[in-house]
Amino acid sequence: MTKHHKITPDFFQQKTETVAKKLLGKVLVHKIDNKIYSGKIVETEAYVGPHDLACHASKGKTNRTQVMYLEGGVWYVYMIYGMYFNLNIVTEAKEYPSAVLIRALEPLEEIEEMKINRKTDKILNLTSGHGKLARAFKIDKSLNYTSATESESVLFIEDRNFKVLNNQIVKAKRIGIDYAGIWKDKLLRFYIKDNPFVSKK
DNA sequence: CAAGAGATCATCT
DNA sequence: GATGATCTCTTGA
Repeated sequence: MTKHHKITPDFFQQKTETVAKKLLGKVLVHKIDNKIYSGKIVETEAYVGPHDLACHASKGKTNRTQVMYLEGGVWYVYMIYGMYFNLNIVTEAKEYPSAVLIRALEPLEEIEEMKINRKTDKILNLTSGHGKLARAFKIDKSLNYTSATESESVLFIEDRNFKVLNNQIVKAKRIGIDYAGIWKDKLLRFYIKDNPFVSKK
C-alpha cells in the first residue's frame, strides 16, 4: 500500500463549485468497526451559498444549517425522507454557508462488508446514490460536525492520484430540488463521464 | 421497462 | 402538520 494523506483544509476553502469538480476522482475513506471502507468519488453536487434556493442555508442559520457556516472541511450529515443520511462536506470561508453533496462512489475496499450493509450482492447498486453510499459506508448523524481534516478524523478524503481529465467531467442539473425556482436548472452537478456508478444520467 | 406508492422522521411553519 | 439533496418494491404493458 502506498502512503496516502488526507486532503487539507485549504482544499475545501476554495469556491464550492471548484471543490465539487476537484473532488471527482478523490477517495472517501471511513474507518469504523476495525475496517477501512473506501471508494472513489464519481458524482457530486454544489450548494453554493445563502442565495442558492436549493441550499438548506437559504432559509438562514438554524440548528440544522449552522454547521454550514463553519470553515470548509467539516462534515454536514443529515437525515432525509426518514431513512437515509446525506453526506456533505462544508466549503469556503467561515460564516459563508455552502457545501458539496457526495452523490456517488465507486467502491474500492471492504466491498464484501458493503454488500452486507446494503443487503445486496450487486456491486453496481452498493454506492450509486447518496442514500446508498451512506448505508454502505455506515455513515450516520454521529459524524455531523466532525472534521474531515484532523489526524484523528475517521471519515476523510484522500488523493490517490486517480486522473480525471476536464473533458471527462459532465455538468448537469441537480436532482430532486424542484422547489428551488430558477436554481433547479443550474448546472451544479458534476460526474465522471461513462462511469457506471453515477446515480442518474 | 416505466410509473406509482410507501417507508418514516427531523426539521421548520 | 407538511415536506423532503431517496430508494425499493410492486404493478402493468
